[in-house]
Amino acid sequence: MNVNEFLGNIFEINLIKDIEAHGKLMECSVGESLIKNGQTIRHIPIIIEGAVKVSRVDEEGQELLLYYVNPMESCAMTFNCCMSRQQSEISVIAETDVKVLLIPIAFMDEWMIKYHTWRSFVMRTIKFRFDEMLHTIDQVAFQKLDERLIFYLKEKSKTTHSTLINLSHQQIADELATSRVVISRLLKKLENEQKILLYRNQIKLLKTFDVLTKR
DNA sequence: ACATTAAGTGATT
DNA sequence: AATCACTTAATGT
Repeated sequence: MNVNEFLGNIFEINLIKDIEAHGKLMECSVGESLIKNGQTIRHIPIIIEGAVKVSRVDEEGQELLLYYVNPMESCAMTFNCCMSRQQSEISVIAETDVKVLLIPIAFMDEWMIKYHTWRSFVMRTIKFRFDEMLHTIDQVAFQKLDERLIFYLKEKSKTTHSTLINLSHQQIADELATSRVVISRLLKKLENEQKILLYRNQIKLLKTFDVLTKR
């Protein structure tokens, strides 16, 4: 895939030239860590292909999934970090094989003023995440774990382009920061409602699953 | 055949 | 919704 024509849809021509001159294209395979917790951020990542998982991790290694970053998006948290030149508060892991465009943060200030397409790109990704985070905060606050799980499975199938999800109950529990038993129970309930099929390390989403949603 | 790991379940808080 | 304790099922060696 041609990176330039990809960027051409959202950025102005001079900005693309600047990106060509200073950006670096990097490829990562599944499971690789792009940003570790506490690491100082030197680049803004823009996803070209694949998807990346952003999560919070506490001292005990307990993780909470924040969001996924899909192609043509960037990571709102890194904008935060680099504006204040802080360390990363999050960890980023390749969810699939990914192609990422890395922009050194030194250009942030300059480009924000110089290119309105850059400015609106940054604003758009921050707004998008902010709205999404509000949504998950709502879910957490009102303890709707079942809804969170359904939402999670949908996101999963969207990013993997498959209705067959290769995850153990334990892995899901870890991402949603709950216990395996709870996930097993909720999944069982969904299976009884004919929304999904359960296998070992696999979950099949049925057509009836699409219907469930309040988003 | 046996050990290991994933998933299911009742009871309790 | 979480935890415990235990069972059952699937998978690897």
